[in-house]
Amino acid sequence: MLKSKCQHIFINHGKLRFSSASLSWQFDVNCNSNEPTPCTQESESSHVLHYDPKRFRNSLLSCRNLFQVRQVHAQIATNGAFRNLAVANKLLFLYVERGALEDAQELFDGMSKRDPYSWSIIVGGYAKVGDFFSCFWMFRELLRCGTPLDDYNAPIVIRACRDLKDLKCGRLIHCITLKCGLDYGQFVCASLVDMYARCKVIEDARQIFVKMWKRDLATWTVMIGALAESGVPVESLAFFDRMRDEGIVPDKVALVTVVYACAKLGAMNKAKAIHAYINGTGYSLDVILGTAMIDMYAKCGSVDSARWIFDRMQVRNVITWSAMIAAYGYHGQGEKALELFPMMLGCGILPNRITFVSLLYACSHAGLIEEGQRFFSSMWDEYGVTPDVKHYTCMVDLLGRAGRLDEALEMIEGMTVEKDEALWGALLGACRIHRRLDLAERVATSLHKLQSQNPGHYVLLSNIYANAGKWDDMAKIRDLMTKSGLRKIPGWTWIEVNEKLYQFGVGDKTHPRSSEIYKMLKRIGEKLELAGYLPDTNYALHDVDEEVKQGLLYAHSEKLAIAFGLLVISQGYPIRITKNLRVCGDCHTFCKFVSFIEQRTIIVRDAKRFHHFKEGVCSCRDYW
DNA sequence: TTAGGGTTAG
Repeated sequence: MLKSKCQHIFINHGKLRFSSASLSWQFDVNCNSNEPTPCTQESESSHVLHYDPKRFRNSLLSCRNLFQVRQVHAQIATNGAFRNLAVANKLLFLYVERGALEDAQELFDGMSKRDPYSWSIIVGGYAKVGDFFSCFWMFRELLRCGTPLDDYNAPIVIRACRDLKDLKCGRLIHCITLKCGLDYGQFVCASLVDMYARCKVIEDARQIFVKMWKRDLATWTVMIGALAESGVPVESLAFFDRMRDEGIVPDKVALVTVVYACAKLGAMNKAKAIHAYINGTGYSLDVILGTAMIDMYAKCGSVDSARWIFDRMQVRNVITWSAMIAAYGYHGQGEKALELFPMMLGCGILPNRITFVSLLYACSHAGLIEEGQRFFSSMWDEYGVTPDVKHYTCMVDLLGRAGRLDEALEMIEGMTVEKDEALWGALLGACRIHRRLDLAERVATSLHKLQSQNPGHYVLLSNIYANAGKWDDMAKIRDLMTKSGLRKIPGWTWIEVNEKLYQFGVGDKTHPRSSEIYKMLKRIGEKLELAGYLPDTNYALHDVDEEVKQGLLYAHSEKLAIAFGLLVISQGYPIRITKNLRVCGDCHTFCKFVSFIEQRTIIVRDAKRFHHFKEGVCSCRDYW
């Protein structure tokens, strides 16, 4: 299908015309030649004929630095060893390996013969140093010279497209590989899976992956990571199992990827199982695997297990420290996050921009306003880290949550870095908490100017109108969403029982034990009512009467998952649930009551943070 | 004489 699409879209009169974020090209599409690239520079007769290629190759192999490579190069030039392609390629490779692209290019231009390997070295050399313009330029030259594409040179440019996240260009290269008959090239396919996955076109990645005749460990790893990143971690972990079923033994990189998938999923039992599996492999906890495991345990709800790993790591880098700070932050333990910062500095590790995002986030979610302000002002003054829009967003969140909305607005208006949707979204969230309809409308105008495509912002605004009883305005927003083709993301809650995940939507009756779940919910509801719980109908945002609103709240996905947890998880064990959106205010109150009345610990992971409910109190101190 | 897959936030 892609072949015909490629011809239809890109190829015209034997020429290929193309432009994307990275490229603007026109060249002949006939690149099926099997002959090496013709001589483009000097004629062979111009060289001195007395030389010993073997001697020069050995000299090159013993070079320890760029200076020595240049010295041998000078000798070769004098003795004419360029006639030997292997020697010239080796020299080219050494220049590229040492990042001396100017020397490499000069040599390449002077080479009397080039084979596909020579081209691979120079094209790949530019890609390695991140000079993608030169990389694609040389790739275009490669095609123009009629060099055949193969399973080695094509993946280089496909990877460049991946790094640039240039899907349009990636599709073009894919088309060219098809025209060159590389449909089943092992490396080409693996790099295409990676490219499509990183460009978030997971279905295209999956299609190529499925059709591959041989899938090695690296290709499986790419696919497992891509599925996790694309929001389907359950499938990602299933792929990990399938890979092992096919007899492929994971290495450390694959383990890091599966740990990442588990972090995305947030399932504690799965995390423990993977940890046990890693222990069984005998791999040591190096800085990358250890950091991934800190993140996994934290995102599965156990910040203590994350700290346990952290304390046992031999080597920690800035990413490790930032991950641990972030973990404390989204578990609402801002003070502990802040304690780590001087410890990190004491170990000689300097913070980066992400460390500051984590610190500011931790301050914001623990109500540590002055501390947050101090970090914000010190990040440039003391550590040379320039605040970007993410840091400003944290500050707006920090001030906004504390009710200092006008200060937050002032900060936005005074900032010089480019404003984005998330920044205004943070202020809109604060308007929702503090019921500032006046400011919300102003924020909405800014979001509208940015042509926000985030349905969450529209929903937030419609909720603000609903809270104020402005049903007509709410309807207008919903109408605008419909016209813009934006849909509210449906809320889902997951609960893991015995390593199996159960998913609930609002009013869900698909679970086989649905009638028991609703009976449990009713029984709990009666107990809660006696204890003084009143459904907060502000969170049932529909223009209906109070009784109906209560009914809508009653069947929120969080409540259904908790009722199921009460049915199947023994007393003494925490009930852990994961919500894809922010937990609703009424469900938050419900959890507090249940934790008190049923004497159960409930741990909720929502889209922003964790809430630990115990004895009727939430770790977020109702500050979220 | 050629490769590729890994950690923190949003």
